[in-house]
Amino acid sequence: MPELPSVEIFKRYFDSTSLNQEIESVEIKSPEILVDVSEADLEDKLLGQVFVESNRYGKYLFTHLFNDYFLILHFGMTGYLKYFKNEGSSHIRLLLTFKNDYKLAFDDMRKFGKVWLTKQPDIFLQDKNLGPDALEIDYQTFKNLITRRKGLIKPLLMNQNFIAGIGNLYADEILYQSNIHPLSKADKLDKEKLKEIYHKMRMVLNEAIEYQDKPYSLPPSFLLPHRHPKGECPQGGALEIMKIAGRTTYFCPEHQQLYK
DNA sequence: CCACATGTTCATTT
DNA sequence: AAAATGAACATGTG
Repeated sequence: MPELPSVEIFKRYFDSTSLNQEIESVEIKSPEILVDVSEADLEDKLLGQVFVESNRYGKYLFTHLFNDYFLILHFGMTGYLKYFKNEGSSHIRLLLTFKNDYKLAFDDMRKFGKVWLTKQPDIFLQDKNLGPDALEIDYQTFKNLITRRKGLIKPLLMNQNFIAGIGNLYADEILYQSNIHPLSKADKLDKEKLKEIYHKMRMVLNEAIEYQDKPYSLPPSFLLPHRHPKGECPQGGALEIMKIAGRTTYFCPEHQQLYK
């Protein structure tokens, strides 16, 4: 699930469950997910601490501890957070127990998720070289960035160094809503189209958050509920499936125009 | 057994 | 330098 809308949901979940509570124990169940921090160090910096706030940037969740460290989470393909007292979840990679006996689990079946610990989140962002967050970027910046690119529009939307937050599913949805064929070239889109993508990008991401990031339960006018091999375009006609940049892509050849 | 899956990174080629 | 491609990572499902 973890594109921008999921991570925004995780952030709200984290804020409503895990702030301002002392961390009583730290269990690292899968050390492979730690990047540039040892198990001992992570435990040492988290124990006895409290989280004071969190921030989302693209697909990353920055949790801020009282001691000025940041625990940074990336959810890979299958990661999520779960707060519970008794019943856990099945693929817990990191488990924190708070003083009230509730636990916060970072669960991630496929282990593509990652965890960092740093005092300098700005340097982390610099190293990652992420583009502006997809919901924060203003139109002028969006236009300036996109008009300097020559590649295909879909891989560009998914390129985190260009804009941070959009993944494979929502890229398909944004292009569908904008009536743009995913093989279109970024530099062939006119000003009108750029404006449309920008606004549809915001609409799709906000709507996805609104719907709790359950892409398949979006209203029927969206592509995602129909994004399966038998699915049909909401406006009629068959959907086409192809690989673009190594990722499965659904689109409607009839309603999405190719700019090349 | 095979193909595929909401992501990122690296190597290779164009 | 940018862009395209394919593979790798780990693990589950159909």
